[in-house]
Amino acid sequence: MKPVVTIEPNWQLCSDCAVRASAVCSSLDGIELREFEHLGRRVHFSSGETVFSEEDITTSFYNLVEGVMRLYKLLTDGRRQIVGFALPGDFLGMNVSGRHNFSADAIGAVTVCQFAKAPFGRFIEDRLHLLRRINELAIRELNQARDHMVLLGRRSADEKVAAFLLGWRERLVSLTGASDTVPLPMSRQDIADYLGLTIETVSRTFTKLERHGVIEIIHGGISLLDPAKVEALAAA
Amino acid sequence: MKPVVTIEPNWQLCSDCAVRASAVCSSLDGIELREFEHLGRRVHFSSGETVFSEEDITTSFYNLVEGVMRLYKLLTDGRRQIVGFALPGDFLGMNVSGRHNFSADAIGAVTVCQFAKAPFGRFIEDRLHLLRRINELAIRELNQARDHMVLLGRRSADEKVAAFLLGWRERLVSLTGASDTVPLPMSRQDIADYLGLTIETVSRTFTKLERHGVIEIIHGGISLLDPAKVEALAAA
DNA sequence: AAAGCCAGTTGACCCAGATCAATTTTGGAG
DNA sequence: CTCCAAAATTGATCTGGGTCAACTGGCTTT
Repeated sequence: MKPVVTIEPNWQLCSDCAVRASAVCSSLDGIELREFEHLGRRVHFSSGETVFSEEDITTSFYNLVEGVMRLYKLLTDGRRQIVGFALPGDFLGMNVSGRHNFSADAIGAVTVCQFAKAPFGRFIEDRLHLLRRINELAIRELNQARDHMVLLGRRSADEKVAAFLLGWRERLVSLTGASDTVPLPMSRQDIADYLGLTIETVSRTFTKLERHGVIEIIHGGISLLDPAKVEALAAA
Repeated sequence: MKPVVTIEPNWQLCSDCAVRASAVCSSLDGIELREFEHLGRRVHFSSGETVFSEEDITTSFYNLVEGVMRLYKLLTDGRRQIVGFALPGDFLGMNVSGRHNFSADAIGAVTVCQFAKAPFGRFIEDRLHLLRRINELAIRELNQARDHMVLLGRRSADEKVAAFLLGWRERLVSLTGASDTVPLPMSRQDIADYLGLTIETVSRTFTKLERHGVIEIIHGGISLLDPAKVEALAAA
């Protein structure tokens, strides 16, 4: 997959940014935002392109502005675990070792706001509120990661799939509003690698749920016909 | 398990603290440390006691000073996932919701340095270096959490056990020095709940490794007879 | 030292989900 | 539209690890 990276003229303004309110930048005031604008540059990636890879030296941080990304780790023999899906507003790339600790690629077209590591580090340096915001995002992610450990270690295939649908729907609420129609831009393989299952099991589980009238498999997603039933299956 | 909490007279000094160099407090200078001393109070817990529970309103943060703790989440039907083991120097209790997102109890006798949430929050308020340190710890933990997701979702029982032994040994290096003798203060059930296995599978796997001359099961732990073999089994 | 009690081990059997193997459906490209 | 390739579904079979059950070996208690 060749990286066809388009760099736009940097006329994009933070104040017009779609993720202004939810992203790291929500902690910045008007004056700071001006300065911040010059730090980031908008970069586009097309479907399937890799934004950064595990073990790469970290040269940039990324703020996802548009689209969906899969974050994953690979074992040497090719087994893959997707550790999360990123949505607009998510901040990616923070680490303590100087190297990325997972890979990230675009699911469909993606726009990110890219920050070179050093200037971003300098900008953050004495801005307590921005650091606090980043810390808050890290803690929130840590919490999600722990929830996902429970899913991976202690839930059945049915529970995993049901929990995934609900969790994904929930994450979309703040972006597209609440709805029983859940778009699934990622492939079945992606879902399988996120849930610690095989593609066949994911497919069979969807089909089973549909046969039971709990969901309907639609183009590019699923529709929750009986959300209460799905919640019961997820067995929180 | 009734909480027999002993509160010592607060003559304990941070400067004498065993975890002074590795814990959050490593970011504090001499003057700050004096003030910090008055914020925390040493509390002891005996084996099996719960320090805090998931969903409890967070009133305190904890710095583990001595002993080992298990951090876990429960499903309503009693299934348990241990999301981590805490060792001296680990900082526990940070969250964004105001409630703990996992439970923590003592494995063997434990000493913690307990900080009331509000004063600690005030102390942190304008101390960039302390916040940075906390952020660093959170990011490090997030990284660990992601590694553990790979283990839970994509590794076989043998790989899980081998990776656990190596990972645990590695964590002990900074505390007790490098050694092929790995103490395991936690029960087989704890190990199983950490690895997403049953107690029987953990036991069988240990026995198998011993039969193959890779490890030796000793009282209170295991000994790595062939560390290279264990590493090969872990299949990084 | 006997009794009781857990934690751990071991064995026999089973099943959820993996694997292997075809189809079928979908989405582009020409 | 037709053709092709990738994604998804479905079926048949297998197996790693779970479940159930018995046993063992330390500790504690008396």
